[in-house]
Amino acid sequence: MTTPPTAEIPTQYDPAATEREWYERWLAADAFTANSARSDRAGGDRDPFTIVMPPPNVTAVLHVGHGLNITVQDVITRWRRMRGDETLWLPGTDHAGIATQNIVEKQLAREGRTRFDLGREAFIARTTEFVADTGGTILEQLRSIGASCDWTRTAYTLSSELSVAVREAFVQLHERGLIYRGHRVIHWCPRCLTSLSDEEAEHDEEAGSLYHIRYPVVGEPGKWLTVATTRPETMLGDVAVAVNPNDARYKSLIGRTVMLPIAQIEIPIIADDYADPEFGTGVVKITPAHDPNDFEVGKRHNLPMPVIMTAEGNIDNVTDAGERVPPELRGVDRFEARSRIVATLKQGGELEKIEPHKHAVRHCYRCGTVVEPRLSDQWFVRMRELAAPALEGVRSGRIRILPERWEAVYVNWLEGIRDWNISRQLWWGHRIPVWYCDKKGCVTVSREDITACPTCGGAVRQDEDVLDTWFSSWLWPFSTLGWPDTASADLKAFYPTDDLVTAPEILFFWVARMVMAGYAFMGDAPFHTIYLHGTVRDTEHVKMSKSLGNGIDPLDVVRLYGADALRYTVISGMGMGADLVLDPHDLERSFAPGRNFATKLWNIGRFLLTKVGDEGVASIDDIDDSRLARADRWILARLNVAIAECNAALGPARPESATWKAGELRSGMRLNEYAETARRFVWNELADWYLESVKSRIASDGDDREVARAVLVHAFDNALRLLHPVIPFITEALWQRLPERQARDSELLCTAAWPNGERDLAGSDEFERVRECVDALRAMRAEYAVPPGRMVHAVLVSTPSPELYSSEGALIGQLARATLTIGGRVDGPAMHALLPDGSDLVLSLGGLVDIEQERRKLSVEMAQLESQLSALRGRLANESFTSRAPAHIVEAERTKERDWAARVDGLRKKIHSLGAAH
RNA sequence: GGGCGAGUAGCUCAGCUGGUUAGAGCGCCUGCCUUACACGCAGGAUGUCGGGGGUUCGAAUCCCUCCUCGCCCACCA
Repeated sequence: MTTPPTAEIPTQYDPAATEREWYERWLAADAFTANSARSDRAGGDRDPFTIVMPPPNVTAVLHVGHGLNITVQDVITRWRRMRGDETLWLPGTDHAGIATQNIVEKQLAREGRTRFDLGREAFIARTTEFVADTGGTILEQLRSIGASCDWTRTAYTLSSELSVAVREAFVQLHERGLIYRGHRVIHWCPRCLTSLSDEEAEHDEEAGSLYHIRYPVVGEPGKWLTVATTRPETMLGDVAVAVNPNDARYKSLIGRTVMLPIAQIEIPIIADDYADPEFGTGVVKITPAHDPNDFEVGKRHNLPMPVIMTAEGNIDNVTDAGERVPPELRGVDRFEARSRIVATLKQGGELEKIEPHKHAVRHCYRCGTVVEPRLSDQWFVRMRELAAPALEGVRSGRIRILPERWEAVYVNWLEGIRDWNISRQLWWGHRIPVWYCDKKGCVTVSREDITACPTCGGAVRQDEDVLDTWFSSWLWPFSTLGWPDTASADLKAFYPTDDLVTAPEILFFWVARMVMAGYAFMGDAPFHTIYLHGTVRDTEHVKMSKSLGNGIDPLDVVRLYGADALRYTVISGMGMGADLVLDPHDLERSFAPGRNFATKLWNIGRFLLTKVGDEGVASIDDIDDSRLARADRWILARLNVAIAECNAALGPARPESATWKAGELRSGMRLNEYAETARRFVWNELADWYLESVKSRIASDGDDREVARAVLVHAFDNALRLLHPVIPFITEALWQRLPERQARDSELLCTAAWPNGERDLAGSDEFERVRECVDALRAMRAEYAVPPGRMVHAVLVSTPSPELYSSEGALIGQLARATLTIGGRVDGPAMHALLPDGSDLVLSLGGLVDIEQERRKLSVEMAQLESQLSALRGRLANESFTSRAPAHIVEAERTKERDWAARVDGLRKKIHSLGAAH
């Protein structure tokens, strides 16, 4: 690769062209492709570093939430790659069973058809085609924000490879007795026509009603039991009413019967602890097929379980219901049925009252429909045994969760874990590998498809259902690496992976289950850091989403300001675990931090490269300390500080030993601090001070110019390395233009080495004197509104370091537009400033100074300082402070006292001299 | 009902285990098109760190309490 002449650096940074060019060159160089042979777990000499990407839904299009998630992963990945790890960031997509099926069903609906019109095979073919056409666009989009994924390993949860893994997992769990067929009440979505897991049925607080309904006691005219229910439409499925056995009000009625209104069926009054005397009337109707609690009661009491609602949510006599549902209600939608039943009861005088009642109603997480508890047969995974090692993994520090507070949530969920319903009545997904033989009712669980019953040879049919999407994604950290082939090179080289970066919303759906699967199938945790980042919200703090129309399209941001601007903005704006607030109506303002910095960086590079020129540059190591200017020592020292702070903010990437120890458990992953540190170094130190101070040296001829060039290039080279993980494109483009030098260790910045600290340099803080002096002069100029073009004259009346100021006088003068004289005195109106090192700076201002104003100002300053000083002295006089506070704190306070006292003294003298001059 | 988090400058937030005079970005004010950058430069203003109490030599930071938001979990019909 050649270094283009610096003369060609465009004045305006063109993100589109630059980003396209460099992304392609990275790909061409295979910079993102991991090599399993180089992992030290596979005999290589590099630490492996692995992140598996949370697979976006295959039908998804990029939104700003992905932008955040992907950028975080990319920053870490690029950082580790530069650190020299064998780095694998594995991308992929999720087939997203319900979500994808819903989309295709909607397409069909527009054509006036349903999936049943097509039939299973044709529907799957159509969905496969749809996914092949439009699916995976999101992965393309990720490239435009710079994602450095290993695209050669792109995975898909419904690929043939992962299908093998899914079947293996199912069969293994079945063999271990952890998968079973259960007959019970589960969550059912009447719109998606499938069962859901507990996690997929989300609670939502709603203002509902509590209906008090009278059930007449049989044989006791005029006597009734009042039942309180929120769901009167299910009453046609009632098989009993229950009272608490200790409830004195109803004790005598236990064993009697009541007449179920509308259905006109006699049902028993039973005693069960489930009935809470405190709630409602203390009488609860028992509807075993339509409520999980009632189901348990029904089992305990051997009650019938009539199903009175269809899959679609219409009231009807479905199973064992006889004629319970009267003709006029058959086929009526459940909510319509509710109002009709309530009306009928009202008419019949059986409705005692309706109370407002706030309660949590479960909704389908995919379509929002109110979920219906429904009795059915489903496959379940027994979770308790799987949860134990996952709990231990976090408790022992094998896995850490950041931010820490989520650990309690994780632990709480696993401790109370319930069995996982994994069967879905869908067509899009991994079909359950279970075959039934009609002849003898044999059930066969098999890794291979079978055509005849292995037990009796009879004809078999496969279970109609598919597996929960999450049943394939919980295997993701190892299924993507070749499992169940335990000899797979990738599996050996890269498992366990390192970081899992995602949003807290899927902690239970996915993260905790991956941990369980990791232990269950691989015998080890799948990663050792779980990093849960915040959510992107609008200015009203509403989560951004396409459906709400408050989203930001990351590609718009990329088009407008470039990927680097997008990346820097989201990283710098996001504290650990904190939400990111952006204004979808003001992209200009929202992304100003990134855009401004990107432009600034480009301009720094443009200026620096133009001034430095194309000739080769000496290595900093070849320059003797004695040749370095104060500014050189300072910027090199600041670079050291920046490197150290970036390292502290980012790392450590992995625990020192097998588990995280107390000291390292919560360190690192503070990406915003990393970004801010790097920015501060580049903008506020390198550009604002070093670049300004080096201008004259670089314009000169001779030896010092070479020193300045070497330091400049070295500092900027390292700055670009520090910034590359968050701003990959601009840094790469500029780095490629740096002049030839020894330190160029790689063809590409993205694979170049992360900076190391520098040698320690003596006197690196002397340049601070220069900065303080310049600051003081600038402040005085501004205060007296000295026109920018006008030179001023300043005198250092007294200073402890005359050599320093005399050798840096020209530089100070240049930066502050002043001529500086060391020693001597100023006659006439003047302004004083006391520098932190005790130097007394006097600015001669001719007629510009208002003596009275100056004296007032100094007096106020002195009064403030004196009151602070007296407070400080009070503290120092306090024996509890001097004896209890740590020695270094006390010492610091003493130094401060001396310092302030001297300043007060200096101010007093100045005020006095002003008076004298007057 | 249980648990968790947040409340710091006009806005969005940093502030790690208590220790100089509480910070950044954006916005605002003043002055500058100083030949890298007006997406910039120089200077500046703005905070009883949600209220109250406590511990401490010292609290934005630890404890208690109250107020206001937000999130998660939950089989009281």
